[in-house]
Amino acid sequence: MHHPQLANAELALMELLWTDQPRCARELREQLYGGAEKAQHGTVQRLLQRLEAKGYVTRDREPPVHMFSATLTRESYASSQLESLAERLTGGSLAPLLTHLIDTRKISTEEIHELRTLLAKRREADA
Amino acid sequence: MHHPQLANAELALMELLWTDQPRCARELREQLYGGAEKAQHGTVQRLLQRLEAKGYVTRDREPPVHMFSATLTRESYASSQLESLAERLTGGSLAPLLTHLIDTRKISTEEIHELRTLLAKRREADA
DNA sequence: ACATGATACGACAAGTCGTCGTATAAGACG
DNA sequence: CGTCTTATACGACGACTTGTCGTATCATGT
Repeated sequence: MHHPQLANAELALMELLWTDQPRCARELREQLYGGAEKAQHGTVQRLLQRLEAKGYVTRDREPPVHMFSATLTRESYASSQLESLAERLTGGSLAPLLTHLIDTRKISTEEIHELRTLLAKRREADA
Repeated sequence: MHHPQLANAELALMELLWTDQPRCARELREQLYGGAEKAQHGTVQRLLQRLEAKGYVTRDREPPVHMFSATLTRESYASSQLESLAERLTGGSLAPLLTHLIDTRKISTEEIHELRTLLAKRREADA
């Protein structure tokens, strides 16, 4: 379960899928590049094909117009990115990543509250 | 202060600098590629040059053998990566990144403790 | 003056990304 | 069936990055 980073256009496509699951290529194209541009069909198709190859997307080949879905939720992608960041930079632990942000006050007090609540929930779950 | 991601060899060089600050190219080469390989001088030089161009490294040009230093600590690089991850994926907030990790129990209980302590410190500082 | 070792940097192969264009297939409809 | 339309498949390209090397240039010491 080693998910490489998504490039810009790829991420944009995933974002679309994350907001509305099974979708056909046409719909995606319309949202990604507005209007009735005619060229980008190929582009979207190519991107989807590569996302499929990388395992981020599956397509339902049954209907003549394929329906595409993401294989990960946005949350699990985000978490996996966070994990691999920690892996690369801090031997896998998260605390050092947050420490500096907290010390330099780049995290708002509201965020702090949220995080505290999160951790509290986990404590309950452990109990 | 927008720091793009470091590639493998570049990160490896930064790691070396982070463990021992001003260093000459020769020393870095020896640690990066063991032994007395002769070719890689140019490689290290090139990497350092590019890191300098990107603003991650400064060199002291005074002595004939330049001395290189990182312009960021590992901690601030790590944090900035975390920030930009949040930016890209969760509209800038951290909680969603952690939520999934916590729910799927990918964070050990020890980590949880560490994080809790971290947040507690910040509460004191705020008081 | 010459040898030694450092720096500067052009060049290259490999790889990725976004893009397009064309070829192929498949359905709708006369 | 023949033709249109719309989808999918995919080769190709230009731009860019990365790691690598080789060579040119420069400074120092003997």
